[in-house]
Parts: sequence; C-alpha cells; structure tokens
Amino acid sequence: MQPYSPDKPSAPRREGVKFEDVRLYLVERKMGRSRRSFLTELARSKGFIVEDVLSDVVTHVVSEDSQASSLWAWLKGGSVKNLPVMHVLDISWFTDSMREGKPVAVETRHLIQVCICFLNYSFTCTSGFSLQDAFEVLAESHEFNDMEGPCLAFRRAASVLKSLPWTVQNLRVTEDLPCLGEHSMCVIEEILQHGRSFEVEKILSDERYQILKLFTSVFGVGPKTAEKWYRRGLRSFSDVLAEPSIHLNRMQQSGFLHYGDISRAVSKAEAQALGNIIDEAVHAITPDAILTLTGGFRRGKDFGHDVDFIVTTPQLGKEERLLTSVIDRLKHQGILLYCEYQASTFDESKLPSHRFEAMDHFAKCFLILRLEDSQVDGGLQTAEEDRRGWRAVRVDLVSPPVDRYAFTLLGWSGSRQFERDLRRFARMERRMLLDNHALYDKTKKEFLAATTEKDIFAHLGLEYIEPWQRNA
DNA sequence: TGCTGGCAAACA
DNA sequence: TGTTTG
DNA sequence: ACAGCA
Repeated sequence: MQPYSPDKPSAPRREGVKFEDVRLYLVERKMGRSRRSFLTELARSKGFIVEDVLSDVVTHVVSEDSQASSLWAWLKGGSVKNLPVMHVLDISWFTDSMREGKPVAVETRHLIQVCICFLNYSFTCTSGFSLQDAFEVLAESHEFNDMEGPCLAFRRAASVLKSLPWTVQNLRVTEDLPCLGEHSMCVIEEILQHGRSFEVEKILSDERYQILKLFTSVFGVGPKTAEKWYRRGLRSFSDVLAEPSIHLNRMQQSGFLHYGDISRAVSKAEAQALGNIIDEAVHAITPDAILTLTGGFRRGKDFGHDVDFIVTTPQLGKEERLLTSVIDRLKHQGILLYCEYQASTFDESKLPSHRFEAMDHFAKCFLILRLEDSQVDGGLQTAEEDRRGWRAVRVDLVSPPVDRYAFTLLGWSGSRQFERDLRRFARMERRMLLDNHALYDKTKKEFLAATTEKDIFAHLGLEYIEPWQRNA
C-alpha cells in the first residue's frame, strides 16, 4: 500500500525512476511550499523518488531546519515506527546528491543530530505512556548542570518506572513506589493529565541541552568534555573538528570516525557474521576453544547496539592468553578499528557482591571491528547509496576461566531486569550471593560449582529458564 | 536536619 | 589527576 | 536541588 493517493496532482511519477531503494521526503517547514515543489521536481527529474507524505517507506528525510528540536517535535506527529532507521539529513546531502546526479553516501556532516531521548519522549507522549523517558531527560539535564544529587534521584525514578510490569495509568499505583518523591510525583501527574510536562519540554527546547546531548552522543565524550566545548563556543561537530587546539583522545577519535555506524543498530545477521569471524579466530588459536554469543542476541532479540561474546578454553589459566591472541589475530586481519584491553583482576576468594550488577573482573576487551558486507548473510543493513561495502560494529569479548563460564554466561545474557530479579531472589529467598563470577551459599558458607546455567538454576531451586524467556 | 548517592581500569 | 567507559 | 535515611 502506498502512502499517497495516485490521483493527486503531485503524485510521484513512476517513469524514469533510477534509485528504487531511496525514498526522499522533504520537510516543508522552514523550506517553504514553492521551494519544496521546486526541489521535488528537480529530484524527480534526476530519477529520485520523492514521497509527498512522511510514512514508513521513506528512507531519507531532508530538512532545511537544522536547529532541530522543532523538527523532531514535528516528525513525531506522524505515526512513523521506523524513525531510528531513517536518515534525517540537512539540505547539504540533498544538494550534494543533485550535483552528483545520484544519492551520495551519508556522512556525519549531513546528519541532523538531535538526541535519541527527544525521539523516545515524543513517541511515548503521543502513543501510550512510558514515563521513564521524561525522567531520563530530567536526569540528564541535571547532570549537564553538575547537580549529581538530583540527577541520581531522577535516574532512579526512571529505572523504577521502567521496571514496572504494567504501564502507569493513574497516580494511585505509583503512590507507594520507592524513589518517587514530591517533585517526581508532580511530573507524573502532569504527564498523566496533559500528556506532556512543561519542565521536560523546556529542557528539550533548550539549546545548551541539545548541544551537550549531541556532543555526549560521541563515544568517549562525557558531560565534562561536552561542557568544555560548549563553553568555548563550539556548537556542532564541524566546529569541534575544525578547532585546531582541541586534541581528541584515542576513544574520541574513533567515536567521531565511526559515529554513524556506532549509533546505528546492529542486526542479528550482522551479529552472526561477527560470530563467524571470532569463531574462526579463536579456533585457529585454540581448537577446543569455547565461544558463545551473549547479550540481547542470545535472548533472541533482532537488534542490539553492540555484540557480546564469551571466549574461553578448557585449559584453566590459558583463557587470558587466548584473548590477547584473538586481538592480535584480528589486528593482523586488518579489521581491528579500535581496541581497549582490560587484564583480569579476578580474585576467586572474594564473595559475590550484590551491591552492583554486571561488573566483573575477568579479562575483557572493548573493540570496534570492521565488518564486510560480503560476510553478512543477506548483506549489511545499510542505506542503498552507502557504497563503502562495510560498517563498523562495537564488539565486547570477555574471557573467564572455564570453571566460571556458566556464571559469566548467565550474567552477560541479561536482561538487566532479569539479572536484578535473579540476584535478589538468590539473596532474599535462598540466602545466596550470585554474580558474574560465582554463587555462594551463606548458610553453608561455601561456593557452589556450576558448569552450565542449568546447574546454577538447580542450586537456586529454580526451573531452568531459556534465554529468550529472560526479557522481562 | 544534614549527609549520601554502585565500582575499577585506562587514558592523556 | 580528572574523565570516561562498561 | 531529589529522595531516603539516621
């Protein structure tokens, strides 16, 4: 079904289409009606498809309004589900493409980069309530203003709301929840009544917030660095990159270099392709090595923001060497774009800590790998005009000793909420301490060994739960 | 009323 | 040392 | 300036 009516005078023409997979939508706001028609005709005459209506078939949104909060606010209006996979571009991409006579590759300078959270917030307030996004915005805004107390409080409020199994419909159910005080309750009430919060919208339309949000979206740039740049008058990525006195560290360099790729979702097919690459590498080094895909993909999710693997070997004590060898091998293959290696700080006499989740002390590394299109079953999920033939992907490898493999697997498979619930159950109901390293029985004062996840569930007196059942 | 607010390791 | 990441 | 606690 097409999103336009074919009898409208401005219906896209089908003859002379040269680029079937690129569908433009031009935002009239700030552009004006006549200029929009002119640009539409120009593009169509060069073989582009231009849609009259914003819908799910659109792949490239082009706007002249690059101070972007109003743009995103407007984009939310249409019930478009796949905004995250659309390119939202400024007019420079359009003019470049017209000059070339074909869709040019999307580069960082083309993107209209506004915070993802604005997008989430806008969605939730128009279709169903998920209050957590509003609180995430409040937390972030306080973080940018160096108010760590309120920031923490709003973050906790957001995570409490997220953990609720139901969607909040009225104030009563939230009355006796933890971490929701006077201020938070006011925000909730406002959103429940009017579908929006004045305070949150003020933050979202604040220029400083938008710019800091933009800067911190770069891998390696936190609030302090973002604010330093803002205070120096820098307002865009090109401002930062053009400033000679700024020297980016290694992390920030790859953050900018692979900005588009790293912020794009990773598909299941891409995760499996990465699995093949790592699999080949570990088995070339150690034939009986063990490799497991974890994280969201192990729970059956279709997309993720990175790909996590556990790598180990049956020979106890050799696992750390295996990991460094894998890194060396990837480097020699020329696909290692970034690597941060952390040696093991594992102490097996230590009791599992229930204070903090998902923090382990095994040898691990955070990588950015180059993934070739030809290695992916069905191809990379890139836009048609992206002719590089590869993309960058964030990959994490963790390498526990084999006798801790099951605990690490359970810990890295998530979800976060499932891990929290499981650890709380172990502690409260079984008087046991569980983390990524071990399971400890406080009553018997002994560690409980496990070679599989099933062993751990059995120790806890629970029926085995499949990974794809662990999303709640 | 006044204090606290998960951690460790790598980089520059 | 301060900043950032997971 | 937020929430929970001593």
